[in-house]
Amino acid sequence: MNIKKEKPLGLGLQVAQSLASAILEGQFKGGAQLVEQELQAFFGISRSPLREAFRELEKRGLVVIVPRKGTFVRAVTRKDIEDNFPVRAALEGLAAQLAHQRITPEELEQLERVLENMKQAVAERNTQSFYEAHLRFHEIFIDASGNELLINTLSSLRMQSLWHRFSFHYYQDDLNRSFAVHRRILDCLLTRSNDSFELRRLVEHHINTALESFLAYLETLESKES
Amino acid sequence: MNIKKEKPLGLGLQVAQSLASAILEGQFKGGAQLVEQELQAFFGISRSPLREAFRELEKRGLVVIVPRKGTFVRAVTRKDIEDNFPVRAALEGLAAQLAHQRITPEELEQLERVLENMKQAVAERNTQSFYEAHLRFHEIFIDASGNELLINTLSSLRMQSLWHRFSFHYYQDDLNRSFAVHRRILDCLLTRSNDSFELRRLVEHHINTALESFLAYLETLESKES
DNA sequence: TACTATAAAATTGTCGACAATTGCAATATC
DNA sequence: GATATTGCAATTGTCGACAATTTTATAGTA
Repeated sequence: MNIKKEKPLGLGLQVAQSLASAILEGQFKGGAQLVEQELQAFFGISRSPLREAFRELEKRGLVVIVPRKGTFVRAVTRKDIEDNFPVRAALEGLAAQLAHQRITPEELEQLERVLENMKQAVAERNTQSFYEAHLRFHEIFIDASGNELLINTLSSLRMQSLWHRFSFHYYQDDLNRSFAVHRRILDCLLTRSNDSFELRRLVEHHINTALESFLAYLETLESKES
Repeated sequence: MNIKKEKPLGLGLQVAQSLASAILEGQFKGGAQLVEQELQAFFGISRSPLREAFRELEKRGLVVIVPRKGTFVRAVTRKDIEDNFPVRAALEGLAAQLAHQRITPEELEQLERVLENMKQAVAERNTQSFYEAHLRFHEIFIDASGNELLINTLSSLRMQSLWHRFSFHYYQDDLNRSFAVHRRILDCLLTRSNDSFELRRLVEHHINTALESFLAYLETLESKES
């Protein structure tokens, strides 16, 4: 059998995927209700798979289902952000530490390449591509940790970032600093003789610092809006 | 209105609750399929709420839903356990550190009381009540962290422990040591002048140590079975 | 016997209809 | 005029039937 095996994947999950993209792109206002009838008509499907899609979205933290009330796109509060970063910091720190012992030469090479992309993005002042490379960098060493639970949990936490669409803005001021930090992280990973706890602290501190930058960025936004 | 307000809570969630208990109590073999027709008949409900219950259970990590195949109770592998503890350790460590700054006198008092229960359980050699108090102890300082995401994530990770029904066995040998550790944790929380990182390391190390005890306990089980 | 093709049974996926609940507006009451 | 009540519309919850898929059993062939 050389015929490619198509995976049916169920209507529910397809719709969930579609809705997830829409939400991430900000096509729904925070707190807006997802009315079944409307979406049912829009996607041309029945209620069963649609409700299944809602459950899927809730699992990913993109919506909140209130019994007998409805499904609402999650409105991200400032506290959500303040709560998110420290948890991610702790987990990515752990991931880095675990990766320090298990990472393969191939993965190290991937990191080198991605870091090269980041360098180039800095030179071009291309925040968008820097942001994407930055995401990829973290993804690689998280996967290298080999801890499935950790990988899944972090995937959820990073996905849950409805505010991703903002994220790449606040890097503008310190692309250079961010690049330097990731250079250090990779250096730490390269020398296996190093103290893995130092690497962990480095990653953790990096993310917690990002929170401060991000909050500062939010401040400027809020002051402009008023 | 003095009439107590009953919350309807939907059939799906009720069934989910019921099934969750059944699974945690080990009434299903690991990897067993949850057939819709059977459960439908057993609970006397339709498929819609039952499928909703399945989604809920998947969210809690108790079952795995495979499209076009069915819903299966999650079979816990050794790697699942080895992956779980480090993640919990990192997060509970963080929780303790955060709690160190925010914990209230009332919560500290609660911890004292629970610790007293643990002490009594040690004296009575009552592993069951020791185990319950132990769970409560962790729950209290996790809640005291004030980080909603952290609280929810940890709740899921601790719930996910299908192996809870085993857990209280492996404490038998070192009830005293476990009690002493928790005494130290509480002491750390009591003195706000302390270094919160030490507290964090303490909690983290406590849980990672528990993994080793637990794995050793599993070894004895496996050797007995053969 | 071993293997393949076919048919039947079991199981999940999807659908549309009806029931229950909630939100809201019009109405009544003081 | 403010508040409570009633009724209607919108929305979610539940149901049983049918369709699609997977699994199992059967029969056929080398």
